[in-house]
Amino acid sequence: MSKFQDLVIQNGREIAVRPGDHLFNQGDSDSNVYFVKSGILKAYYIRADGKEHIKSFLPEGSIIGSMVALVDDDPCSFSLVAVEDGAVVGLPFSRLKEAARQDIGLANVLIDFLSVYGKRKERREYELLSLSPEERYSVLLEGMHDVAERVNQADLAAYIGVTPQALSRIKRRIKS
Amino acid sequence: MSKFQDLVIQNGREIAVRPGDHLFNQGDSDSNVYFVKSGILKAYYIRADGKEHIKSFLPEGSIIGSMVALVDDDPCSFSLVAVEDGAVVGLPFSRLKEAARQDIGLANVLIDFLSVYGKRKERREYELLSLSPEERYSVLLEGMHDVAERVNQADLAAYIGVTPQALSRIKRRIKS
DNA sequence: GGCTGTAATTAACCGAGGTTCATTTGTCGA
DNA sequence: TCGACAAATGAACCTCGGTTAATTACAGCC
Repeated sequence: MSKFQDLVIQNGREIAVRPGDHLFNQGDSDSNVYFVKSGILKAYYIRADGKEHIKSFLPEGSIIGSMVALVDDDPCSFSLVAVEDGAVVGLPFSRLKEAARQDIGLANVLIDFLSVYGKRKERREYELLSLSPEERYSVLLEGMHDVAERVNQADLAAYIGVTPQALSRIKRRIKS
Repeated sequence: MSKFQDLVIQNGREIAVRPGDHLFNQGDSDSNVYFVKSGILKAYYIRADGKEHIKSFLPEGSIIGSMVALVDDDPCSFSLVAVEDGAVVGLPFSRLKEAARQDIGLANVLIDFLSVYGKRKERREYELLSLSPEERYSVLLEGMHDVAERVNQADLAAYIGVTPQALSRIKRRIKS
């Protein structure tokens, strides 16, 4: 458990969520960071044509927030919704950042958080750029096997970047 | 010009580069951050099958480093090479991070750097996940028109995530 | 058990990008 | 100006994912 997570848990506000409950929607102003105590969240974009693409699944233990909203108070670039019953803890990031200007300990906690975030995005970028949908599915199974079993096919497909039909074909190909 | 850039420029070591010169290779241990004074760098992966995929182009004014190397001293996950004559300034990140533990001003400079990095990766993730190759090409033309003109088609294609032939077809489609 | 609605799979067809190879264009130095 | 090499484009064929629609599997409920 990182210091940043401790900090969020101890100072944040706990929220119970049910499947379909949104923490925020694309376009909202919400500069909270959220820690997932239980359940799974998904972060997703809605494109102009209505298609949904999933940025990431956030199982228990994850930390999430819209970076552009956290950093610049811009509207959130994606939506955050629960896919299972669970509990999350929310904490306003702006206050954190303010406090960090004075508090060296807090500042270093923030640095750790941002570093981990950057690493996660770097890996995701690699997967999207260098792996085929089929390979991305395999990576997902290896790295987040539990998530893969708790999330429906449509969402898995939207995470990998294909349609549910294509995912179905991929699974058949892999089996044989 | 951000404080972080100033800091790198003033404390770093300047390096002249020619096209093809590598700052580091995939797998190297190199925890330097680099500021691009002039020229263009490209950051790229080599996949198992030998294919090259380009993470990002770094024109003058950019800051770059392998996040996993900076944060954990892991081997770099990509290679960094110059595509034009130019000059870059390198600075060991680990020393920065050490110093930031004591220096609140430095810590906040780091926070700004990591925030900007996170935002950049978030946008790139969106582009890769939600845009077609053709749309990604359009976005590239709008956002980095100068880069598009200074880089060859093969590299542009590798950035968009298609073959040079496919990029050629895309250009033809767009023109008509 | 039978009904109903949703999730998951399957099928058939289409189109975009990959692959391979050929051709054209462009650049640079002799 | 010419020749040589690399870059860019073009053509032919193939594969895989998208699209649309139908079918199957499954869970909750009467």
